[in-house]
Amino acid sequence: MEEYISVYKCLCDRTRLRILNLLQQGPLCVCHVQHILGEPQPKVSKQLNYLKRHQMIESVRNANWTIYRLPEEPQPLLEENLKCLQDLAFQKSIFLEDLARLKQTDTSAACSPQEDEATSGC
Amino acid sequence: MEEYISVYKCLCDRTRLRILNLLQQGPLCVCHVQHILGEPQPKVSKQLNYLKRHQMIESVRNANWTIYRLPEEPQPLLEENLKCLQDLAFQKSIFLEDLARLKQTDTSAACSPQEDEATSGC
DNA sequence: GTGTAATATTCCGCTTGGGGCATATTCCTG
DNA sequence: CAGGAATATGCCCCAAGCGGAATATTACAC
Repeated sequence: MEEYISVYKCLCDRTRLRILNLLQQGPLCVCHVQHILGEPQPKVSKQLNYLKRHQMIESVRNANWTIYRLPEEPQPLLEENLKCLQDLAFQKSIFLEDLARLKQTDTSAACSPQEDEATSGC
Repeated sequence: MEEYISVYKCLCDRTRLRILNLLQQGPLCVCHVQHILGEPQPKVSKQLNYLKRHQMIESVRNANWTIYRLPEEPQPLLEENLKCLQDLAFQKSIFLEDLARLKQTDTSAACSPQEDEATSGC
């Protein structure tokens, strides 16, 4: 039960919703999220940490960067709601704008833990 | 956006989840909810009011009783999540226990606004 | 009117959480 | 080692929200 409440607590903040929307497209490091959302770094970092603390997302340290991502098998209730948000909310300009900025962002740099990090990033 | 956040805020409390679970079965007055949940009256009343303030449920005054119910067309996101909870959470004993107590409760008394209230209730 | 059941509200103490800001930590480079 | 980039954390203030207890309100019966 508290498990579900935890999911809903993660979903009831604007910044966290925007972050989850982005992470559905793939892993991201903090500075990319920060850049796309246009929010201060501590704010982004704290909300990412909040999501991780509640086990909605995972993180991997890659050199200077911390890459956050949705786990391979997300919380079922979380997954269901991310789907819902795609259906219901993707008309919402804020989500679309974030995704547009995401596309303009070169995420191949540091945000793929398995890749060669020779090409610098952020 | 804030519309969705509102839904999630309503869903991230144990008492409210239990209440919504019950109201899916039909309208209920405060004292029935109170009895089924085994929670103090002010607590139940406040959470019902919270849900109403956020437009997740409606209320009708029927003589001495206030009957709360889900609207005919609930918030789509709310509806989706209530479905999810049926699928995912109805194994959770607390929900099942509540429903069992609901079945043992005579809700025909005051909790049907359109009915004859000659037969007393609660 | 009084009394009573059902419900709503107020007050208080406590915890959670969000944001801004400054600072600390981590990791790499040279 | 020093320096710098990326990230994390701590502190502060403030608002929201939960619970318990007492009290207020509403509506009906008599």
